[in-house]
Amino acid sequence: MTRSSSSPLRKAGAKLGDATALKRRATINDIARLANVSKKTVSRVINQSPFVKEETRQRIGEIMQELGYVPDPQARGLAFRRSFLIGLIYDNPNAQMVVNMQQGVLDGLRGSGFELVVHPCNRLDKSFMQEVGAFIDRQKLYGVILLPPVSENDKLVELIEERGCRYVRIGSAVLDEPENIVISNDRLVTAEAARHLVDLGHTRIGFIAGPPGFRSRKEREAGFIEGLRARGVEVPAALRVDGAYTYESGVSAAQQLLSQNPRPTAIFASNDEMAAGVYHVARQMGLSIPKDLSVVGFDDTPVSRRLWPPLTTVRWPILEMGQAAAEKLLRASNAVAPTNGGEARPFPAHFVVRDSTAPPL
Amino acid sequence: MTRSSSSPLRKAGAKLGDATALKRRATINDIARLANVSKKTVSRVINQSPFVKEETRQRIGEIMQELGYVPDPQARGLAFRRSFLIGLIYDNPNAQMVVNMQQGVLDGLRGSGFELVVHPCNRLDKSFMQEVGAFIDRQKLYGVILLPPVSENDKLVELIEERGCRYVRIGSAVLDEPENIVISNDRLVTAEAARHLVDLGHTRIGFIAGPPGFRSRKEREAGFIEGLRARGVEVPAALRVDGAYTYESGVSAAQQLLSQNPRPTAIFASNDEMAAGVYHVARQMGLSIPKDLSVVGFDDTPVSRRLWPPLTTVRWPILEMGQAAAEKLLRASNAVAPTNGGEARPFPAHFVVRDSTAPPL
DNA sequence: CTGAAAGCGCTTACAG
DNA sequence: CTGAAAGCGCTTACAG
Repeated sequence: MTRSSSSPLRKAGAKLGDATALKRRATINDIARLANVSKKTVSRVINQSPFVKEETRQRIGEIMQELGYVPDPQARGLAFRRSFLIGLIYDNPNAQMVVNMQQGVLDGLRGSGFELVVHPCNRLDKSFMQEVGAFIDRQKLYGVILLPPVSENDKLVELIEERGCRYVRIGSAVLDEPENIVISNDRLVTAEAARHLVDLGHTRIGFIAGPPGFRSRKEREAGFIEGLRARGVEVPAALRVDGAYTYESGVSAAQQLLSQNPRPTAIFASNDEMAAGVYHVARQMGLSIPKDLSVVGFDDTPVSRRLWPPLTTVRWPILEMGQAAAEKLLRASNAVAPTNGGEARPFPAHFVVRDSTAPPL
Repeated sequence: MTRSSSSPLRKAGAKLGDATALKRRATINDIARLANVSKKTVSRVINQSPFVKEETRQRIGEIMQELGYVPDPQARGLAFRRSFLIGLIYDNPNAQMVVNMQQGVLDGLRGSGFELVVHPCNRLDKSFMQEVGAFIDRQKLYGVILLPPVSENDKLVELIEERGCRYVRIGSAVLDEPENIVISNDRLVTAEAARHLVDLGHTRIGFIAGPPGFRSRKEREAGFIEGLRARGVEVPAALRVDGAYTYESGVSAAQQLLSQNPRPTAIFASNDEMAAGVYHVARQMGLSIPKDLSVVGFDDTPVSRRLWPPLTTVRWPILEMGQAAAEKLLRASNAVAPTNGGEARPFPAHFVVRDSTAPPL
């Protein structure tokens, strides 16, 4: 509790040499005074303006360093009419995926001076759009990162753009300009998973889709069908069931699939949570995985290794995608060196074979 | 993209009746002008000062409503020298617990105008304290919420207080003033779990502790020992193993415990992740749960129901605790009605019996 | 109960 | 390449 009164501080500030003894945080005025320049010039250094003599920049930089000066984001924000906050907007049924993504985004933001404000929302709520808009306005967000399925909502994106807010969408397919999207190759890798099952000898294969409205549902379904077709296998309508990317929905989908006669000998679930539901039902029915039933998931969330036997699944490079999204957002801000900004090369997901798949009996 | 030039806006603003047609966000000046008062009076209304005539307050309130006026948090923050941001500071090995807590905190913050900035950190890093301090200073945080084990670091809390930053600690024991802590009754409920095992007939019981340095480790260990003693059972040192609250640490602890002869017939793991590790080892050794081995976890994270058989565990009221922490933080801010602010009544954790416990063979 | 002045720490628009 | 003035949208300290 070393809160001194302000007058001694003023005095300390007045004696230039003592400025490092300031008890309060240094401001742009302190730096300007010590460097014998106007605050505007200091401002130019802060904002990396090219119109500052190199020597002046040097001198100012050193003084900043010495005082540990960091510009006040709040004051900058007020003057810029834009904050230094990034919003993470999501409505995702899979908690693990949200944390991982969040972690990746934070990695990408580290050291940039931007902070991450988390904003879960309910995309089915009738005031959803308005609520997100109010959030952006109120905080004058610098930018937002949209997780699927919210990232697939074109109307929402329109509303974000109208507000002059930058954004990056994370998704399973190219649904925007390269600088605004980070994608994975769901389709390709799901096809690989499908071929894996056929190559093991499966032909009666169940498919649990993601919920309608998710682009990833579409991509994974298309990839899966493609992969099977490449091996001459079809999935009859009876073996295609909708899920909701939740454990519970995996349970009921599996019940539907496994009650059929003849039973499928393998099931592909469009994410790990639903695959966990399949495990549950298999156990209840006394089916052994992978002897009686092969199971493949998608995401490689931690649960995939907690299950027994460990789940064959697809590893989404979630951390990397989150990080890339953050970097894309910052690219325009000078906060980060502009590397390969404009690309939208998909991040490769990898098929991970573990112990839940084997030849059918 | 309806960005008009500024002069027409000015004109619209000048004609009082047209003010609702403002294309930019309304400011305190707009409200003051329309209400025929000074901005200071509007400010008093915003800050709920009692020194405003009721009629004046009414009139100003209506105008605010009509224009959809929301004070700019950035400008308020600059003037207040304190932002309207809450930091969530954590270094927790359990992702699921972090998300849940985050969700609870956001529930508690909803509608308050405060936003949540997430800040994972590494408590073992040598610049950890300094880094957190810089974060608080830079963002002039209104307050922070500390998750275990970071919440148990008294030196960190001291540093936070020095900065005039409010805080709430979430923990397993009373380690601060009631207004600064939200706790659960780990000790009591762990004792209950212990008695449950003895009552089933177990006497050779393994215990996997949390990592040294976590207060919850201590509480759960003490509770467990107490519970067993209440039934006249002791845990020999050989059956007490340290874990790290991670799946991997659960695996190695279980290997250590289950390789002993005679084997324990039951294992209590101090969290679900480690219990999942126990399941893994049991499977590998061909032990059936609960026939050959009873297992109890702690946390009731989603994985506890994904495991087979579903895990007997302790449900931590994480959402509720997160929400309570947020409300405690806001209480001093007038943003929320002051209910039972000063208490530190522990949030009751509940023992949940599922299918991983049974009498020993 | 209300207001005029100054200030929070920065940037923009303009001038040189 | 540099600076003086005005302003971002709010609050504090003071006065009445």
